[in-house]
Amino acid sequence: MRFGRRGFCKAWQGQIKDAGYRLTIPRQVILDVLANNTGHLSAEDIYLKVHKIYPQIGLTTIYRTLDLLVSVGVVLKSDFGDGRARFEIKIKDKTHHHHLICTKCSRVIDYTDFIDKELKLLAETKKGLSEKFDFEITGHLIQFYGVCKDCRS
Amino acid sequence: MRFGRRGFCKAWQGQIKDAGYRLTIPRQVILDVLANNTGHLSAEDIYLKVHKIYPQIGLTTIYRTLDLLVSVGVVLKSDFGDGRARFEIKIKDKTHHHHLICTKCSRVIDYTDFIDKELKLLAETKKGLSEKFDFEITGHLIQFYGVCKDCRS
DNA sequence: CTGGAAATGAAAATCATTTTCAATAAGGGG
DNA sequence: CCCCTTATTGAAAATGATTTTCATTTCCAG
Repeated sequence: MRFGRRGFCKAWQGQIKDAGYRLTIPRQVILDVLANNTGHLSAEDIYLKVHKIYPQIGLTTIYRTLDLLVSVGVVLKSDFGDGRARFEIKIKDKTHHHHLICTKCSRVIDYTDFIDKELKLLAETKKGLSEKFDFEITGHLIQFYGVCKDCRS
Repeated sequence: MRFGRRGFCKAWQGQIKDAGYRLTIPRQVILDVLANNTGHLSAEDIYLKVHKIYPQIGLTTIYRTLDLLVSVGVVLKSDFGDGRARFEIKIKDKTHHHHLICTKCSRVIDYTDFIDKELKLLAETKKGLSEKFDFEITGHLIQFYGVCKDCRS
């Protein structure tokens, strides 16, 4: 088992243990795969990659572990509208970003441009909405959809 | 069959015919149900309501008709993250709005507050993103998630 | 080392949505 | 106003992602 981003892995493993969960082989391998594939992976993508390293893995464990990692805050789960969830590990220091999604090929681009303005507006809106509607706002979603260069040619 | 919002219905029916589709009974009933229930209905919600008026309806027809209405631009389809799509009819003159979603009870509030600022920012961002990434941007999504008053008490 | 709780994996279940296909209905042309 | 072609419908089966069940295995605290 080759661990990339070893420094981060330690921290992530700590988060799992701190939350009272056991640090099992499947969890380590899944974490390793996520750490070394910064794209937006589906559960099946992750299954296939983990399977190469640890063939006895079950798809069920992938789903269960991803849930766990999301609940612990190590992984971000996104829905790009193509009927399957996508997962990406939260890398410390990586700027908060939003997604630009190609509706033809499902390619996803992380963008951080304009993020400051977006976040400022979101903060204001969040405040206004929670006061007006008496909501405890816990999150937001901003995504842009379109057709990428390749899919137009 | 009782048609509310009759004036609108005519226009909507026109959009269906203009697009080259037949104006069938099931389509009229579904349109009627959507016109008289301005909430955010799931396919099953719509099925149950249509069924009361037109019991021979099939769920398949609900799905197919909703697809059609979305493609013609009469209906807006949304995903609030609870595993089922929601549909609302587009009412002329109704201001563009975004959604505030309770993650406990799935209640959805349409809000128009701050919408102008949001839309202004979205327009700028859209321009910037499409230039930078060579994307033809066709849509966006903004949603806020939280816990409503009732679900907190 | 070892016992008991937590985690795993295979298989079956779920659930929204889609597909298939034979039967039915809309509406333009005669 | 009727007929014919073609779009539309509905029942049932299929799909595909995710979840549940349950017997087995693994972790790790004592």
